[in-house]
Amino acid sequence: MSWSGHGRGGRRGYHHGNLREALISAALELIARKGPAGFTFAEAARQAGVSAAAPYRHFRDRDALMADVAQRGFARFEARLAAAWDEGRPAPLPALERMGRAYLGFAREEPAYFSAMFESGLPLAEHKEVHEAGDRAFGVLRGACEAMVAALPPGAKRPPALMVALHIWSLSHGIASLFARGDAARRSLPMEPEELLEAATLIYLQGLGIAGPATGR
Amino acid sequence: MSWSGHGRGGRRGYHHGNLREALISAALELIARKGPAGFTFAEAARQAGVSAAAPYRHFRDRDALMADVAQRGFARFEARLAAAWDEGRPAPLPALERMGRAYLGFAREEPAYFSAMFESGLPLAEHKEVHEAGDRAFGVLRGACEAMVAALPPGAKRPPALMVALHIWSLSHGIASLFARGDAARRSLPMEPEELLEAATLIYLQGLGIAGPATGR
DNA sequence: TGTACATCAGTGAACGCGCGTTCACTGATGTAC
DNA sequence: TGTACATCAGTGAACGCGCGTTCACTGATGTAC
Repeated sequence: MSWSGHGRGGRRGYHHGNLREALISAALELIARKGPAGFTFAEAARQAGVSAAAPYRHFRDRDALMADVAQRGFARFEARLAAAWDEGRPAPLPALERMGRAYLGFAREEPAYFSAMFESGLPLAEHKEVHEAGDRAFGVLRGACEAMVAALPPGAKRPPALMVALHIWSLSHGIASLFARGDAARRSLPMEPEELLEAATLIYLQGLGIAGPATGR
Repeated sequence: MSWSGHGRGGRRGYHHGNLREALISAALELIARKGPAGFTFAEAARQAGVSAAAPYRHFRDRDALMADVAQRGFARFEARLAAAWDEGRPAPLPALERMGRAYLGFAREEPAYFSAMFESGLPLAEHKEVHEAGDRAFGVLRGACEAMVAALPPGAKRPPALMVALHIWSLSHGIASLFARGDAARRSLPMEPEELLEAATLIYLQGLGIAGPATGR
């Protein structure tokens, strides 16, 4: 709503000028407030200050909008993970920790995107763009694990990077969706989710022989 | 639907005789087919072969039914985890592996319960019974970790059992909800989810110094 | 064993509501000349 | 620089639909005597 000085919804005449974006914002706001189920096409239109028929100019139906939100969510997620990883600087381990924090941060700060991505019930098979956007985000984590494995000293035994990436993804995702999510379904925890994840990651890497008992901070 | 030889819905006259149960079955079936959002009070009634007003004799509203389903789900989940753990027989490690498999099996075979429990968006703060049922289920895992830690040789250093339980819960939950779930949102994986979980658990326990490199199978 | 009665789990009609979707339309915008 | 026109993003009225919820009611069941 920052592109113009007009009232609610930001109309600037007969043509909205930015309806597609406004509908996405409205969807995010509704999902954040009422969950993925509590967003309707009609209410998104109302919130954008537009008639109920207008959204059909931009999205085939409700699901198409939801898929668009999920896809954008994955793109933002990917960017955030990549920024946190920062090509493994200054060293793979702390960069990986940073990426774990980014995962939890995303779930906490962007609950609407998070649930559109993971809990909207969109059948992935029918939404290739969403599926692929998700794969690209996972690719960042996978790349990080490959770099980490590649950086091991020559003599060390090398665990399969894909497996490591899947393990860390699952762990992060479990903690994010149980304890770090930014909505009412969050469970309480006697510590920060970030600490829980960091401890688990270190123990796991230690089990792989990658991190020594004294590593980390 | 096994308690009587009548047609669809199993009516046996003016009184249904088992409406409460029939509504819960209908809810499960609808959730399994269309996700937690795609179940309505009205359709559950229709499926039970009863008028739209009848459910109000048994549940205050839609959410009350959903909460009941979630609570039952947690109770079944708890029972299944406890049976798998079997008090740690014959030894904590294989029993823990069994429990991990039970977690994934539940997500796969009872997708409706699973999503009612974890993805229905019920605010836990407003549904104490659900929250407590969830805590009891987690209690099984926690008890298992306590037993496992207690069984360590006297000299070994003992990790905090609660932390271990939270780590294993998160890991199992992440794998279950990403890869093992029994509905259309499942992501594909180049291996069995069970293998992924077992490998992760072993590596993790190794990192804790509990399982040796040669342990497991 | 039979009858009267209380209780309770259902009915079905009615209501208001919001959603999704279609339709012919119209106002705004940009562009060719 | 002005005008004619094509294009496009909106309108608003209309439709059918299913949901949630209330209401006075009625049929079935169990039990006291």
